[in-house]
Amino acid sequence: MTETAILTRTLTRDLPEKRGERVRIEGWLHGIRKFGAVNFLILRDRSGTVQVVLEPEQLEPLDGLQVETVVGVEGTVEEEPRAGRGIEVRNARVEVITPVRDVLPFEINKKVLKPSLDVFLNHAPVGLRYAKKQSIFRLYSDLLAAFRDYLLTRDFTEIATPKIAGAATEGGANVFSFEYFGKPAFLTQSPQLYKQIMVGVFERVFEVGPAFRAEEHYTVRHLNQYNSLDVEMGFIAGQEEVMDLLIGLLEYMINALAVRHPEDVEALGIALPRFGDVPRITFREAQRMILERYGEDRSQEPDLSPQDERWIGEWADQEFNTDFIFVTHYPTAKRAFYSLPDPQDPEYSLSFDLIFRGQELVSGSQRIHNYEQLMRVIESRGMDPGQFEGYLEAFRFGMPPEGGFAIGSERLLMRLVDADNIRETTLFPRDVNRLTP
RNA sequence: GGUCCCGUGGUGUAGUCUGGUUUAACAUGCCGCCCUGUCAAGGCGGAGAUCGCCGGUUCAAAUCCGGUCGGGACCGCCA
Repeated sequence: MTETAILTRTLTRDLPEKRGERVRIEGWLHGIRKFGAVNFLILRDRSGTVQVVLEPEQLEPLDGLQVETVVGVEGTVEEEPRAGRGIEVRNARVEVITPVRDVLPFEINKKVLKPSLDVFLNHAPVGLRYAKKQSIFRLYSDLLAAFRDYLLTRDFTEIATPKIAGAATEGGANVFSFEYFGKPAFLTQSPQLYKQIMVGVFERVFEVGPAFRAEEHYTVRHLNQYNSLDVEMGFIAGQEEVMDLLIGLLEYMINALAVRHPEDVEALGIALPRFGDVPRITFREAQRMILERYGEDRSQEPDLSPQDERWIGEWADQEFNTDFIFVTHYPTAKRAFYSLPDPQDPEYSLSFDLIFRGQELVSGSQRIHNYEQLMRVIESRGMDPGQFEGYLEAFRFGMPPEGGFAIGSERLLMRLVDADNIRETTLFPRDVNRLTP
């Protein structure tokens, strides 16, 4: 055995370049197969796994220990066609760094993950170590990084706005309230008002941050805390410009996955979405299409139902060969107060939703930027202007025509990996019944 | 908030409709033994579940009924 003085750690992914060399690897005991005279240990680190061949006496440090024990291994990298990756580590010596004596609540080193979603989430701290779960959340990191890249290179400024507020921002009752030094306070349901204020400072801003909704929704696509990808931009010619930016942004984000972690895209069997020329239809046109194609009369409905969205998605898929479709011009009364009514037809607003594979993914609009118009709308909706002082001040002192949108990041990931439930693409989901872990 | 489904060893399921040879089965995991090339290893053996909980019907309940707690799906609402 040739022994070097001190070996620094090598990641398993770099081992093929170290053939014939003595190396030290560190990671988790992913699995072990004992044959008596020859034994195989699978070591996992952040970059992957590798097989280590152990003599019987080298198993002793692992007596009584379970998988997920943290180990250090010193050995020689050898070419070996019989090993999965063509190499393995031999003449190895094992050192236990952190012993594990408890048995895992479920197996995380098999091809398929067996536990139900509920059981998985109860044990997410170890369940997330499962390879495909790692893949999902590595890709999530790529989405966020690409979101930032794209916007920063287009002169947007990243902002971080407060999540504690003294007023229930957008007028809804669906906010979490709590006591803040003896005063009532709320968790913000979106950064909407702050990002608009910041258009008055930087013209173009974006934020990645949590949004809180106190809705008791029991669905596969809602969370009570989700990570919102917010964008807001000033000096726009119209909402079309905002929609163009959104499509360019999403294309960039999704392409980034295949560039940064193609192996994860492959492991998850992700079908990268088709963009094509993303169709744009108005809310009323969508309802007419549903009547003609699916025979359901929705003309009296002020909003789209989940079934409507599935139909619209199917129509876009079959008629336009795309996974995306914009629905624009929603009834003004159904949108938030800051949405700009269409000057040609104020019953409808310059607003849009982007439907991705039959599910609402993004909501946006051109905003009211005129102070007097904003005041009239707030008063006509019975809202108290006193609750919006800071917001209104920004408009009182000059705001350009502006618009923006918010992407539900967990939903984007959910549809990308074709998960049945948004909780599968959220690390530690918060829903009506789940507050831990 | 409304409607509908489901709770069986650590995990995933079968058994429930049609109550009784069920000592509650199978797979995986765990423990022990065997095996020099596994890679979802294999073979043999073992431990592990009073069938979510409470009550009722019955000679007899995992199985039927009621309640309760937990989970899931759809709708409403949204991202």
